[in-house]
Amino acid sequence: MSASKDEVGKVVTRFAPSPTGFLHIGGARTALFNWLFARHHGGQFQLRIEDTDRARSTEPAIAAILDGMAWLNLNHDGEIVYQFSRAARHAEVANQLLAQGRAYRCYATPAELEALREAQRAAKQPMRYDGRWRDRNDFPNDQPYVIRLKAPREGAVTISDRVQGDVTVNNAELDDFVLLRSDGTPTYMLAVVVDDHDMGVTHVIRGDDHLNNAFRQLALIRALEWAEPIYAHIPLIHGTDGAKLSKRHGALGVDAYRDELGMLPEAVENYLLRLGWGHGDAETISREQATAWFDLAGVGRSPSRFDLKKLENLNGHYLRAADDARLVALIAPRVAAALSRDLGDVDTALLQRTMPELKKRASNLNDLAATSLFYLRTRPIPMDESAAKLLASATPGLLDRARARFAAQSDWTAAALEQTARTLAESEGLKLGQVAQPLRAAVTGSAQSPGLFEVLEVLGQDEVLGRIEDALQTQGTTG
RNA sequence: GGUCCCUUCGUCUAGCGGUCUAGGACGUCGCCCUUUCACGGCGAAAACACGGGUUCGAGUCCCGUAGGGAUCACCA
Repeated sequence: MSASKDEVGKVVTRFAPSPTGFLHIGGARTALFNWLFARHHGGQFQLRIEDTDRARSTEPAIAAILDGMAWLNLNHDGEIVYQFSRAARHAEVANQLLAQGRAYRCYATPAELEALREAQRAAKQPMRYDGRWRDRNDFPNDQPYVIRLKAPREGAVTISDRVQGDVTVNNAELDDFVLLRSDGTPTYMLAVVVDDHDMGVTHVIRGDDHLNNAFRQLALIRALEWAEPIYAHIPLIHGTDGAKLSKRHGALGVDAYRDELGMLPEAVENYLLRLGWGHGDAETISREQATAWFDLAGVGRSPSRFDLKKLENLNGHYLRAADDARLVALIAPRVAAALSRDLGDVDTALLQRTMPELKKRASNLNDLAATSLFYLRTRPIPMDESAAKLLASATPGLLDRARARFAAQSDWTAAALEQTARTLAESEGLKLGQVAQPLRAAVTGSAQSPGLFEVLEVLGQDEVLGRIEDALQTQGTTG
């Protein structure tokens, strides 16, 4: 133990996903915590792809994980370690243990073991391997076998988990788990321990679904007489209903948060950070602050539920803070799709001028894109029901007189336009709203929009006059 | 079923024996701002799972109950 409890030596953390699907939100948080912890201590954050399950591991899944981490800007140090490529080393370690008598060959067949488990289940006994080959020497040379760890049967192991506290399990609860399969490939338990050791991992921060595994891994580490890492098992994220996050409960890949929900990576990061971790009353936390503040002691011990509303709120916050040009680049493809135009035909210069007003009222990129559409549409723009109603109930002739005044307008700025509208309202004996709403309907096709005069300014005189003209036509035909 | 873990407003959380008539945030509701919608501001309702202890004193420590979760493969 170090002199001070805050004293942490060289730190190496790692994120070790198995590439059997997308990078889900829970995995992203695990990666984030590992990244933050490493950066906080000026250490290393490594990435290991656990692809030993050849049947389930896929290239697209690896790509999705890397893509998700890149999006969240979780850069790793050093080369990516592909676990499968280290199979020979894993086997070497297993055989070393075998030679040392700390592991043994087990010739029990899968069917035999299944029968054993079935019997235990029926007898309501704990289901564990019974050690039937632990002390035998009569090996049938031509039969396949697995190598199992000769785990201690007496005593107990306690893990001083940095999140869960001291957790103790009796060795009697653990069995002699398999290290090397009959085909010579390593099990997860072996591979993790060997790789973490070889990679110099000092802190194992992962989901608490691995807490039980930690006891077995520790038994293996001790058999190997290797240094023990510090463990931190963080609680899992649950769905809104409290059940484990599954595909049916919104367990989307981070790509879905980006593409389908229109989230910004910094919002997702901030949300994930606050899910299960807190620092006083701090809510919106920059990466710099998070790096300075992050500690394992701040991680809670109970599972937390995923709340999309809060994520959206945070996203709105970061949207408002985001650079306009960046937002334009993000929504342009969505706008092009909605308008059935080529990306090159989207007026990004115009789009950029709409951002200051629009980003104040959006909580995701989809909304941002959707609300920008009316600016870009070609005349005549569609009217929704409430807009049509506003036009129909407007003071007769008002729009036409407004058009005339705007046509004569020389200073086309929001402030000057507002003055014009106020003057018009006064001469009509109307409140500003009674003038502004019909105008809004005519110009935006909707009863809701950003500040009318900002809209007029952005649209420009010609377009505004044209749109009012179109509305007058509509009024003429329907009324 | 065995083992392990967890339990503060609907949700995320602050709280690390007295400063808690329990704080913040999201959400909800109300008011203000206002040309609409937002943004912003102000305010309200809203929680220590239950029962025993320990203690002068418990949201904070211990035990039990209930509820929730994790895990028990030649998957990872």
